[in-house]
Amino acid sequence: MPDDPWQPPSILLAVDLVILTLRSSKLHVLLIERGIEPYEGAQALPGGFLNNVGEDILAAAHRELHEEANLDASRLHLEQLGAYGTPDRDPRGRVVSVAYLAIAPGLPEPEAGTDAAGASWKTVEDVTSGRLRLAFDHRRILTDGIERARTKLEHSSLATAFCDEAFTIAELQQVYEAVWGVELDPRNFYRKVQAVSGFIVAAGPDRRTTKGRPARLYRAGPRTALHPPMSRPSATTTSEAHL
Amino acid sequence: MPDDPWQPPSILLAVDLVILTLRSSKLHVLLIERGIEPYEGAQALPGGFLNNVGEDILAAAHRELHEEANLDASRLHLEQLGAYGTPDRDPRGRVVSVAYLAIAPGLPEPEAGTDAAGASWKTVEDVTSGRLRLAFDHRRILTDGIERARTKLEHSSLATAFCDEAFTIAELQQVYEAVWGVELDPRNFYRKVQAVSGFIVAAGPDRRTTKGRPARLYRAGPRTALHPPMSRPSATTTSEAHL
DNA sequence: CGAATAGTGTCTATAAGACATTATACT
DNA sequence: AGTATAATGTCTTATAGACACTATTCG
Repeated sequence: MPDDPWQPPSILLAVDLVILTLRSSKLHVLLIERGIEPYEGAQALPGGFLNNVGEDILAAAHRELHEEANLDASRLHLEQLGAYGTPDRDPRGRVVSVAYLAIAPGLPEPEAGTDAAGASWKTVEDVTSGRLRLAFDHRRILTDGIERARTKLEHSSLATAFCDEAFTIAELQQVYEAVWGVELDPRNFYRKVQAVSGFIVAAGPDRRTTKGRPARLYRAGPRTALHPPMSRPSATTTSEAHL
Repeated sequence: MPDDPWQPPSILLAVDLVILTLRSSKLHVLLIERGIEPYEGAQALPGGFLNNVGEDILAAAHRELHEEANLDASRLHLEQLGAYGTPDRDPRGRVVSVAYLAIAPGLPEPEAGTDAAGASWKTVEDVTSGRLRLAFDHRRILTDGIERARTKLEHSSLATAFCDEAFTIAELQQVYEAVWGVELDPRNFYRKVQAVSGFIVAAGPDRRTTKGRPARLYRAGPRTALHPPMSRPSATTTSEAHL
């Protein structure tokens, strides 16, 4: 622990946010267009420096979430991804950034913040495919955030954070399919979800109108850790060829 | 991202290390006795401030690992746990600490470093039971580290990092039992481990001498992610009573 | 009715856990 | 021999995935 008497040169501390949401069944991330150097004009994750020396990091993340995306804490998941502090990651000097993962249900178009030229939802696929380049090490941070979201979907009730308060099982399935990037069997999914006690609970005798038979509505249940976990098909199911 | 023109007051950056090892089939953590204020005389995780403004965080973790525990990078697992930055966590001022989890095979007694009054292996149980109190928020960091190690044992080949280069299946089982805090059936464990391709590979026709029948020796295989995962018995196996 | 979506049932391969049995060393 | 530990086999139950079927709305 911190014992050395000498004081190191100042290191700047910032937060970066990976804000994921679902729009028309596709996974999107909130990106801002940088209005100032460095990387002016490039796409980047929302974030910023700590307000003052006494501000809590998580509080700063919440503040940025509000400032840059106008999102409140209700019906929202916020979790630390980790610290990113490679010495050369920011040309302005030594900046260590603590990244947070935020999950939200479908949201409207965002408005650009103060020193941002624009703010918009981009499909995650745009970034991972390389069509869209991000400033700093934000591509790496985003990748880590997506991977975290994927594994959390297996072991926690995080998926419900993508949905509105009341949702159908089919909607919940779309969350899993979008984040995992796979197709699931609706019937097995139905069975599986209901087998996990406390994951979802029926929301009154309500139903919803569309084309076919009305679907039952559910809400997020009290359980946050899923037992048994939702198993991800790709490379997570059975053992591989023995070599 | 960092855009604001003003420079915040200096925040100190440190690293803390959760160094876990196995000694006589019990999980131990390396603790130092603090030689200076604050928390003088109390037990704490090893760690320290970054050397200079240009030092990489992971490099600092490696440096501390060498300085405080005389451990090299070979046969060692090092992984970031996260950033701990509550404003009041250090009475000296604003200190943000990036914690790392280090896993090592059985090691001899450590020697005290420069500004430490002592260094020793303590059983994890001593801390979790409350018999031993840690400085700062180190109890929380340790708890997070243990939990991380537990889940990583399920999904990765981390357990082999607790063993020497060559090990028997029984030894590997002891790792799981110690970290998870459960008892496992040797026969089922044997089957399970061998079913995961690439987890362990036979290490020559070697054998080892003790009392009974000699055991085959294995080394860590090329596979780092385990498919299927090693299932943890407690509360992770089957579904629960349906409310 | 027919189309469309929701929900239930059944079968099979595979994995997990309990536990018996055989194998190979030592004294 | 006897003891101790290693390795293998068998059986039962539960879970995962494929897929057929019934149910309920609308036009």
